[in-house]
Amino acid sequence: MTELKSRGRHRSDESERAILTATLHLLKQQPLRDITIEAIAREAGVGKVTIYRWWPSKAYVALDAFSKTMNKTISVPDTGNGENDLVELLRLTMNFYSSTGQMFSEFLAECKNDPQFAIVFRERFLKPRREASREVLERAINRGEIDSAVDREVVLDMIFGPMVFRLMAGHGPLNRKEAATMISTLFRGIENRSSKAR
Amino acid sequence: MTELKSRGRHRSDESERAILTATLHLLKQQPLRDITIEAIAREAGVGKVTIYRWWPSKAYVALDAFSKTMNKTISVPDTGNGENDLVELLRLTMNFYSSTGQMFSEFLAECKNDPQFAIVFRERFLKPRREASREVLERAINRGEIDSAVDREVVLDMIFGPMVFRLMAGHGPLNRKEAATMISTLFRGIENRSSKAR
Amino acid sequence: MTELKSRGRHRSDESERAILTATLHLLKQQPLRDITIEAIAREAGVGKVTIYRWWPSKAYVALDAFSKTMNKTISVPDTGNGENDLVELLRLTMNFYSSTGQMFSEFLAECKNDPQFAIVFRERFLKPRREASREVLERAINRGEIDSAVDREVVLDMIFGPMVFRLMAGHGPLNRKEAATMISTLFRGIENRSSKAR
Amino acid sequence: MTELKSRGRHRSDESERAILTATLHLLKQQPLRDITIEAIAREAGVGKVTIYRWWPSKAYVALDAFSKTMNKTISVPDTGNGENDLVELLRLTMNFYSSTGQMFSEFLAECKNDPQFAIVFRERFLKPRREASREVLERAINRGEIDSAVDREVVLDMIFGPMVFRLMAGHGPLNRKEAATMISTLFRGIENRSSKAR
DNA sequence: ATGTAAGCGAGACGGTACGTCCAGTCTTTGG
DNA sequence: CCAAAGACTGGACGTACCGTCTCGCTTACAT
Repeated sequence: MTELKSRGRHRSDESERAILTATLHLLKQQPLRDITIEAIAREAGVGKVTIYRWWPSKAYVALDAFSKTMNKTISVPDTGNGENDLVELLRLTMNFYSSTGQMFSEFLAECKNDPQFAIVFRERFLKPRREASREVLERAINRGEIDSAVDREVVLDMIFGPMVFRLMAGHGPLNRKEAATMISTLFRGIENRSSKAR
Repeated sequence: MTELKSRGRHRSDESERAILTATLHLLKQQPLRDITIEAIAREAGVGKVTIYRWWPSKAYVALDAFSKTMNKTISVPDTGNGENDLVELLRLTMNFYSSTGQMFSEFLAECKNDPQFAIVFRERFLKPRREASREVLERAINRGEIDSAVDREVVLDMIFGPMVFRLMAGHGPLNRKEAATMISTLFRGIENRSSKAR
Repeated sequence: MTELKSRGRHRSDESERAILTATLHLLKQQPLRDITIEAIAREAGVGKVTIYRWWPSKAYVALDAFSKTMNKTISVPDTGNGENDLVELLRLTMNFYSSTGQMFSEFLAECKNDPQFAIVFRERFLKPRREASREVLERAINRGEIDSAVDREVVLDMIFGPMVFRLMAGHGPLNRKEAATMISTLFRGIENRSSKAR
Repeated sequence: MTELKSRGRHRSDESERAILTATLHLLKQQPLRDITIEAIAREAGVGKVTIYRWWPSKAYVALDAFSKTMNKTISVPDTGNGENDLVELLRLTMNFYSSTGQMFSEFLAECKNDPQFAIVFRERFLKPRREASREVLERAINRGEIDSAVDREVVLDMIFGPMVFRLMAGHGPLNRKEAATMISTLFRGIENRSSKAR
């Protein structure tokens, strides 16, 4: 019944905290790609082996470090109007990803290099945010504002996909106005209905 | 009128070709991240300096190498129906990016690490494809199939953004059916119009 | 009182031995100038960094490697006759330096390029041999064979200087007969005493 | 009999001068070992090939450059007293070699690496100075100051050898006083004659 | 006078080594 | 038994020169 503690020294919470803090600190100064395990260990005052023991690669460390920040920033708008909610949600997400610099893009890039990381990233990072967004969507559907026949997954990607694209390629702006245009376009569609009336 | 040739030995076309070929060959075996300048030089039978002389980083080499392939694959559908054209365009693009593995994602990631590369990438890689897509869009607008008031840039990103997102995060499928759903959703919009009729 | 052992892994004796052995091996085949740190590392099966960590330049490595050989070859003649002793000492030294090829000359050249190395070289290489020679000299002085008023340092350089000069410029032979002539000339002097007697 | 002039453009005196001047200039700042053909070409505003065409290695260039300086500095003392002459000659030589920094030592070192250079160096550099010294020596012999039976070559090396040794290893001073002691020791010898009288 | 042969500067080329950095592993001391 | 410290092999980095090889251009002899 008593949880048997293993012999010897146990995992040091202090070290873990130091590593994540150091990683966050370094991420503020340079892209993940330019950060090295050695630099993290040095900054954290920790042996390299301690990092290798608990994380498979620096991307996982960065994800852990980033998660600590992120969880505090999740917020789901609920104004009673679906379109408003989605615009607001998109705007908040834009702000968050833009402010955290290239982190999001770098995680996405890492997904392609390390399929195992991709799984963890989707589960730990994308899924919670997607669930929150799905909730907003579902609310609007239930209120009858959105066609209940829509493919939820596709719609979610049509909400965030354009933002992701611009975030990464940097070929277009990301602001409140663009967010509104995107959501509005998504609601109304691009079909020329007036011509059909003819 | 006569182009003044610089003094000294001129750039070796043979070396350039060998470098790009070697790079393409390596890219088929491993992600850009794991390719080294030394490996390219070795494979191409070329001095490292020759690479450094003409390209700022391996990302530029890869982009040049990739461009040679890509230009042969551009194709703009024109079936007479805008929606069909866009579905086909999206499907072709999906195929192309999926088949070239992680290249596209890696270029996007590099954009965040090297803003100078981002400019080149957009100009040389994205722009031509975007122009082709814009053409398809414009044709549909002229035919009266699409509302002429739409924000072209936003629409283009709503066509390709969801694909980009899925391509990178790998959280959803990319196939003909999904392409059709996406374009259909974009045309019709998600708004519940029947409820409004009430 | 107890020597405090530093933390972490200690210097690998095995690597050190491998490096010095490899260096000696290479020195038998080519002049120090043509030897590279990379070649030593390769031959020793050792990382370059391990060499850089413990030696400032390849000259120091070579000196260490050479010292191992040299110490076994020191031998101080003591026949009871000072002139014989010095001839023998000079002959032995000639043989040793000639057989070790250009090593000695290369160390001397390095002294001019790296003053820090010069200090080490004099301390570790020249001093022990000079002390041994000085001993031979002192014995002869005590036996009354050599004028006790002579400048020991100058005499030592007059014993070995001519050999060093020929060794380096190669303009004259270095053998037993020459050694005898040099020492004899040093003992008798070149002054024409018969003429003074007139 | 008539020297046949070759066709085509002739060797450029201007380039040769520029190369030697540049080399001298560089030699004042750093040891020969650290000077590169490229640096000489750059400094002289000359193509590398022009250097390779006329000199086998940078040592030859340096020797040529140095010779231009040296020839102006040869001077043979003739005071009527052999010992004085030799002291003065030794002192002048010390000054000259000390002032030209490590050049002399570097040439000596190069002799060991390049036997062909050794021949040229002895012929062009050492021989003229040795002839001049031999002349001084011969004069003193003819005047009856020096024993005519001495081995001229050995004596010449006993005059300059100690200086060469100290010059290279830097283990002792080189000044007027030391020069006098060396020559005096050479004249008188080190044998304890008073003890022999007993 | 004119062709042609060499020399020239510039500078790109394939290489080799530099000295540094990091990856990932291994070894030692110490809590 | 784990953590830090830190040395280890291995390999790529980006740079500097090597000696060679075109280039376009400039002499200057030989025809």
